[in-house]
Amino acid sequence: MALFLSTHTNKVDAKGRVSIPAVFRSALVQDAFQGVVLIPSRRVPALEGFAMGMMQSLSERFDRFDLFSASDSDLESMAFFGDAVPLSFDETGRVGLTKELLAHAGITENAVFVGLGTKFQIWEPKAYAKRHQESLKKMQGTAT
Amino acid sequence: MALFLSTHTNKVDAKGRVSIPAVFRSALVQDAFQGVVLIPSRRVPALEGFAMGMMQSLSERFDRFDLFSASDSDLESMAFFGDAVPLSFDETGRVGLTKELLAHAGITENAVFVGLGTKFQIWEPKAYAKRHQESLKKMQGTAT
DNA sequence: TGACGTCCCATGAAATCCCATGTTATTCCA
DNA sequence: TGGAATAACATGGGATTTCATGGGACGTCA
Repeated sequence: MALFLSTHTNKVDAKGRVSIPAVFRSALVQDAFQGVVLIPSRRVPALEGFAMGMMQSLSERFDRFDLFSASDSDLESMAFFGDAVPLSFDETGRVGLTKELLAHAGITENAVFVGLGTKFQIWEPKAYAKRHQESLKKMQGTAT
Repeated sequence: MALFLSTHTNKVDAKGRVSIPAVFRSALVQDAFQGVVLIPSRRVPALEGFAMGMMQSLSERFDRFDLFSASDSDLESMAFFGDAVPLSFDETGRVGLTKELLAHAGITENAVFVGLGTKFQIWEPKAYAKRHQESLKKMQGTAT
């Protein structure tokens, strides 16, 4: 599977539309669904992007615990599947971010796409800059 | 199979009618039956929605169990299939919830549809908010 | 006949599609 | 290797369609 690498900044227009970087797009489209799944991160004010195929394999794992057992699988899948938003690309490769997604990440005019290997994140530029500084500090002294 | 993802809130009118979110609708209509199967959840005050095709595969799963175990599966399946309510869409994609269904979930004016992968749930808004909080708590520290 | 459920039509808001354009990256040829 | 031609990409705005929702008409069952 193709990886999400490097960082891109794109504009968010008045309608909430934003271009998914072309290199990410080609990594996202593995199956029938021409789009991306975005989930508000529970740890940071950012969005996380996955391919639909990733969601399906997760779903299969959940289904192996059957639907009738007294497990908490419902509780777990609610935060994951319930908060996930599937967004299809338009002809030019854009998606329309919902108000909830925009609000969660504090995004207004610009959005930073950060590749993280098998997934990627979307940040508000200032929040990302701050976060990036912190992570550089942590890495000080480490070999590249 | 298409997954049920994300969360939608729709109104329930005086007649008990409610629009099934269009994205769920398209995931529901795989076979001949133009509708959805709703079942009162036995563990929470909510309704669970399945595609008719899913009911069939569940039924097969029950049958296989019966061959090997003299368990309570008859009782379980009776409670499950016996309480299931198949509802067809009208021309605009709505279904009419029965009084029993409304009462079980405590739904009056609004209904929250929550995607859980292969199924979805319908909640009364306040009850959902509470449940959602629990779910987030449970997932604390998990990735994403 | 009265309550209830189903069918049909109307409407406003919101999401999606479609076309146009500037800018950047890439190719191709001399 | 320069430099022009071409393609890919991001972006803007308008037009169109979809979707959710409300209300009325009709039929039916008790």
